[in-house]
Amino acid sequence: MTRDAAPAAPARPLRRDAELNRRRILESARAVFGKRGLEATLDDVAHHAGLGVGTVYRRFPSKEHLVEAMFVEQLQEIADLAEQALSAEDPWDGFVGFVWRTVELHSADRGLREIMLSKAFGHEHVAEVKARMVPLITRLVERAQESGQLRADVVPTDLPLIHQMVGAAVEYTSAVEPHLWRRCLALILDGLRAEPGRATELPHPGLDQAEIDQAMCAWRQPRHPHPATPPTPRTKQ
Amino acid sequence: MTRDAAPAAPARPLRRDAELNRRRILESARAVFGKRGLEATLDDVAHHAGLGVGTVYRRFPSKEHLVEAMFVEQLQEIADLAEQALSAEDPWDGFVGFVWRTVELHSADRGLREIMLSKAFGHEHVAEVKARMVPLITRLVERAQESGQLRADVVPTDLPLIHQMVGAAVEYTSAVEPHLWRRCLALILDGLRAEPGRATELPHPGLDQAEIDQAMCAWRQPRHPHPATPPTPRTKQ
DNA sequence: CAAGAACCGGAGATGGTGCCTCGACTTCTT
DNA sequence: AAGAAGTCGAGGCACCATCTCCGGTTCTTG
Repeated sequence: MTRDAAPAAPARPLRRDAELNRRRILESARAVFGKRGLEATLDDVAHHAGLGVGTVYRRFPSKEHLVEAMFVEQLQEIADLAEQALSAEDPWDGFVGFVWRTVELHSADRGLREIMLSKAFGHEHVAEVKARMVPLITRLVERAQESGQLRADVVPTDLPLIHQMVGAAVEYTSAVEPHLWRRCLALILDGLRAEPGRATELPHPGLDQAEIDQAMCAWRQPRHPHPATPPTPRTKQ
Repeated sequence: MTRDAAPAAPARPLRRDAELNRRRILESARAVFGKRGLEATLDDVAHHAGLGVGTVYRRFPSKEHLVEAMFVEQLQEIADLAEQALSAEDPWDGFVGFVWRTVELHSADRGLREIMLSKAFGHEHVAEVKARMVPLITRLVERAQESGQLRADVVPTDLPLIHQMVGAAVEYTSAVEPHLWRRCLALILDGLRAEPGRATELPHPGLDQAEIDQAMCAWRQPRHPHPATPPTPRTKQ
């Protein structure tokens, strides 16, 4: 799809150093937006890449454009995941596997989660890929229901809701126990079973009081100075 | 600062009009923080009350103090709820009833949710009440487990996590379908049952594609101008 | 090895926000 | 009627993010 509108007229290739920096920017954007979410600043991205802000703006007209450029590819991959899940032997496994893998991606990349669950970022490209996913997910749900394993009153739009809920758990606890989301997701998936064989053992121990306190301290802390994402070490400046 | 330290010496009662305004402020604060969360401005609260900002600051030294004053009472009530739940006949009903009622409160009052789930707002008073709740909730969980109805691998600190997750669903969808959280919570509660009798019918229909799109548009929208909470109509100025 | 096009850096212009103060003015109480 | 108490809201202050500008640097090409 990325046969980008520009009809194969790459105008003029970038100068070698510029091309390198372009890649550094994308790389840093992934790291920074992944950790801090889309609210991170282009200044942050630039600094993380060891570059000046001006350089970033020379390459990407605006933050939106950079975000768009970064995520289209990743969204495609998620759509591919859905397609693969559709051809899983067991419909329930396909469904659960898809949910599990996507949440895993979200847990590792806050920006990706925000792009997926909000229409407030990105442009047409992002919207297109998302549109592609709708029928896939619908089918995934139907298939699991037809096989009698997914409860019948679930609906495809419940999936973003689940992502939203588990994503909230990720944000709440990732500083304390980065894998706790597994516990939350397992719980929800148990609730999705049509005939709950019996509860599967939760895949991660719960928090103790000190840990939950720590999570509560970090949440919604009104702007403290950012810990300053360290610039990628660079042998040569 | 407020002479207060003096034990039972209310210094001097407020002037009649001042006392009235004080109540208006608290009232408006409840409305504004309830709808927009703790990020709302004292200017907003003042405007909603039909008063000047200065008036608010004359009565409450800072936003923090106002928040503290507002919520201590409500937190007490939640702790009371937990106490009552402990004396329910059926331990499972007690547990579920408590969760259900507290989430209901959170869904109606965003500020309350934020106070409950974060240590970043409020002072000692808030912390005290929360401390009171810990053993109650622990007991609530244990009791439901002892009766064999709540799965054994659940832990008291899972409760804030559940609140966090359902709260996220509330924020995501409240503009579209204010009661959708019931669906989400029911799902999770089904996952909490030790021996899932069978899935309870979900108490609220799922969203259709248009509705979820709408929710996605509203979420994380980077600062649009606030719809301006209308001031409470006031017969007499 | 020029020369000049392309690129880089980062201070700062711009436009925005939220918390809270201050002093001229109004209302209540005694 | 006097003065204590209360009110108002513009604006001070401090903060923040996006994006521009231009002197100086680096690459490429003939």
